[in-house]
Amino acid sequence: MTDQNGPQLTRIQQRNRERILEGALTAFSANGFRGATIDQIAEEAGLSKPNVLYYFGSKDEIHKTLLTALLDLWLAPMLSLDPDGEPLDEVLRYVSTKLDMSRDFPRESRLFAYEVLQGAPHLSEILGGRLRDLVDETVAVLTGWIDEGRLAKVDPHHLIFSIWALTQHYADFEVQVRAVLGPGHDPYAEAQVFLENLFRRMLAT
Amino acid sequence: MTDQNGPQLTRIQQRNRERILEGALTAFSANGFRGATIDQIAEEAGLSKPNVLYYFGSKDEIHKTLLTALLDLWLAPMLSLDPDGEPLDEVLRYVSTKLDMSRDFPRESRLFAYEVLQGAPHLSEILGGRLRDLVDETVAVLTGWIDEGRLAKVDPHHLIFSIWALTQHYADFEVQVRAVLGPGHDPYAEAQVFLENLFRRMLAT
DNA sequence: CCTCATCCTGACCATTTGGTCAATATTCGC
DNA sequence: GCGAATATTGACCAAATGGTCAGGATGAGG
Repeated sequence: MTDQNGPQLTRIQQRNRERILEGALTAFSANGFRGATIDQIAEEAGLSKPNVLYYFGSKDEIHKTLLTALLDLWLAPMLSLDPDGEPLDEVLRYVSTKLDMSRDFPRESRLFAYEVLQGAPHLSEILGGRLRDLVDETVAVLTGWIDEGRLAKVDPHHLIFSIWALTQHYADFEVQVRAVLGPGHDPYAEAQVFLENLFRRMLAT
Repeated sequence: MTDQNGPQLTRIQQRNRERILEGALTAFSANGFRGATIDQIAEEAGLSKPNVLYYFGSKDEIHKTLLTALLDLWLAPMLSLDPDGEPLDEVLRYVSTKLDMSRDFPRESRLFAYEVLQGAPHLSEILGGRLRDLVDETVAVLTGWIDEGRLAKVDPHHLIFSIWALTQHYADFEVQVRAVLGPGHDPYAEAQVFLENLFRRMLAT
């Protein structure tokens, strides 16, 4: 997953490509694709602008590489749904894991948020392809559980959407959440309690 | 609400300012602040670039004017919560209205999404000021209902966040929702059913 | 129809920004 | 230590973009 089948990378290539992607993640997630500049990425990475362009031919390529590299990380939690597990526990674990990811990887969350907001110019094939397949699988599992009467009757697609919306909201709109809550709150801890409660009530049979 | 206390606007001013804000809404909501150009706004508005700058001194000013002009529209549904109404009905109506707004005003939703994603550089005072006050009022109403046992015990702040997240998701991430669902779906109609069910189950005592 | 304020535009400017390139420095295999 | 491959950079370019301005067009009031 870490390296493609391409030619071997030297140590320096590996290190610098990593730095660039790390800097790009910071830059893109803070300002969106158009708002981030190669200079900014270069500074974050501790490299000169031409050197950044030496490793990635264009800003677009950096962005695309970053998105595809992070997609697996981002979708992994959904794959961990165990069809043989206890339905409610499985869903709650998914929700909890996804919320942890919002807390621990807010930049990744915002990166995808910007991309989708913009109409997903670099992800459109994936949205209707791999992502959709992945969702379909999950929907099949959920539908099975619902048909067995082990989960309340809810639209499984929208159940998935609701999990995404509710968990990613805390990363993508973090400034709003914190501003509205005011000081003295731990948004993620509170959200864990709230969301477990929410999904427990919604999905109980 | 439509006109400030400033000097009278001529008919032409009124018409052109409106066109510009309309064009800017399209441009900003599609590409974000940095991604939208004055040229683009001018074209949407059917005016020349210098003419746009004649009415609004800068791109920043257009953006700021647009945000503040739309804030009332955006927050209105929350104000319609009737403390004397039936709690569950009131909340469900709020959810439904908010979802309708996602369907009918997706550009507005995305405009705010971009702004908050970016750290709300033009809204920070409002988030921690007027918005927070508004939320506090609503929280007070919800808390009252909960204390009276007319609503399930849930964190009222996070209840509000969940309403925002779940409804705005359908506007902000519409491409994703449609790509995953595939053709032959009406996301908003399905969401209405799903969300009513969700909140009914979550909030029933 | 005249005048004045408002409205509009083409031409222009400075800055930013994505990207190139020749030249130099560094690393690596031997 | 040496030559080839790799890495790095300063200088530079063209396009895009936010914004200015002098002057011309157009509207409103008398």
